[in-house]
Amino acid sequence: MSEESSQILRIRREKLEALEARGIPAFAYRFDRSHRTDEAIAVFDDEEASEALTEKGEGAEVRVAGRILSWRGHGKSAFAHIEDGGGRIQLYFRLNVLGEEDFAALDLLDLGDWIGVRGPLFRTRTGEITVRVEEWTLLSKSLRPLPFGKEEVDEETGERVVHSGFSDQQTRYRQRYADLAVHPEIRESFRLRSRLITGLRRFLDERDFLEVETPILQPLYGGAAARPFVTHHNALDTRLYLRIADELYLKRLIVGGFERVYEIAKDFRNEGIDRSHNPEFTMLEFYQAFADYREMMELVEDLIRFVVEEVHGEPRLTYQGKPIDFEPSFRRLPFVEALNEKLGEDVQALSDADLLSRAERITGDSLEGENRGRLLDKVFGALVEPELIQPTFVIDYPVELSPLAKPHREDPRLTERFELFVAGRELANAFSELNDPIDQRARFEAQARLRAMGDEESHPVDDDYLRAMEYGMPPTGGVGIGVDRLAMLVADAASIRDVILFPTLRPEEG
RNA sequence: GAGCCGGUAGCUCAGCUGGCAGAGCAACGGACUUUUAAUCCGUAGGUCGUGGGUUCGAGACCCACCCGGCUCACCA
Repeated sequence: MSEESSQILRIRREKLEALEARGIPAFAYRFDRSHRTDEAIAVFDDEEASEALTEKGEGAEVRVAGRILSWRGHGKSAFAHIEDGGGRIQLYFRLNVLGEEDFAALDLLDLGDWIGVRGPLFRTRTGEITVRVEEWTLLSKSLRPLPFGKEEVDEETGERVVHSGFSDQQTRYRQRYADLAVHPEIRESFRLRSRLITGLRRFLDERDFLEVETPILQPLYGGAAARPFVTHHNALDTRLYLRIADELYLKRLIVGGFERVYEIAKDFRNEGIDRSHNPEFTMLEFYQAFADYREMMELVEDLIRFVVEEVHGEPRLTYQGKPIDFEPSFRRLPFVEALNEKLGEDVQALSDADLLSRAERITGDSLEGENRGRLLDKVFGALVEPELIQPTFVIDYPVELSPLAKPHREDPRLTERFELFVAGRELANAFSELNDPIDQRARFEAQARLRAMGDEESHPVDDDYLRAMEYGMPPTGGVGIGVDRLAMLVADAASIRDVILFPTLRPEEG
């Protein structure tokens, strides 16, 4: 059915015309509100408690405004609920209070309209605090019906039950405005996310980290293994990449003399989309001069504990039915030891061919042509990661996997690196940052060879970054934390799309 | 990329072995001055994802395609 012929849309337009014909503006400029709905309810509760109500049981006169959620007409009276940023409140309209003309014009209102009302508060026979409307003003006419479900409160559990709600996930993501408008709990999820990010900033600010902004448009991308988005600057006539990580610019700032820096910002990776990956996502990275990865591990423990407690009031939460405890210290699990234990032999002693055949057997994939590091990582991902439900630092990764990490001071085959896993998912990645420009160049060149062999995710050589290293970077610990994944934990969201307001979707037709 | 499931009214869904496209909510008209999933009476509303095919007849069966969800793979 075309939009033009939809009777549902046509009827609302006709009501708009009818309002205009009566001289009622459909789109107001402002409303002089005296209370949010929750404030109005608190005012009445106080008055009732201090016996300050009139003999008719009325409290203060309030002016409240909100979107009409429900309407129950009774001939010469009507009940409605409106909702604002503070919650909901019931309105009561009466013919003999409003007069014929004003009462009749209520017929031109719809669910979804924004109205403001003035009148005293009272408590209905059923006990609900309500505004006895003496005057109402249309603030904005809704010309398209919102997909409200019908709600009831379960007598036994006291829980809100929604009937025939808005549940098509694709439409909810596409029309997030409608999803938010009809689902208070979705608004609450995003409030949690905001509190989480505020908490991250507070923790770092209190420890003298400086918040900085580095380029999103970069002539060369790096700092992670991923395919980038490519764009073009017209005036410079040059290719630019959207960053895949903040890392290399933040470490340039450590070279410049800032001892502690952090950035919370979007990164972009031109890869698949699934429950834990969105092409643009929010990353926190922070770097601290004179620290190694061990010190950063302790800082990450404190940080995670702090923000979980900020959001939930305690350092524990339940994620998808699984209780998770963020009280330090988190378990430390060496990468190679974990693999050796699972496989019952020393993976580093295996020949390339043996490693390949074991990896293919374990993962069930054809892995011909993958390098040693990737093979180890695949096996680790298949055997160990899914079991890491409670917060666990996986430490000391093979050097092939970590081109930007310092070699392990006790075993040159490893690097001083950790990843934090929670609920079987990678949440953070960190290392003692490689500050030896000669070693760094050799690592880049090794990556370039992988690239020449067709590995599109290997790290490109960044000569400017090497120049910065040559000037001298102090020993530095660096951490990256996937903010969306942390938000998934605190909001108990199964999909990253549930913590991103406007997730990336295929464009709509037409 | 593979497998499974799905796309029918504004929303949520039903539609059997192929036989006049349905329900609830929302909407519209009417009754109702303390209701709250308000209630009661009545009305209207459809490119059944798209395109082919089979058939006297397709929402249903067959083929292709589009879109989505889930699982797996990919994403160190």
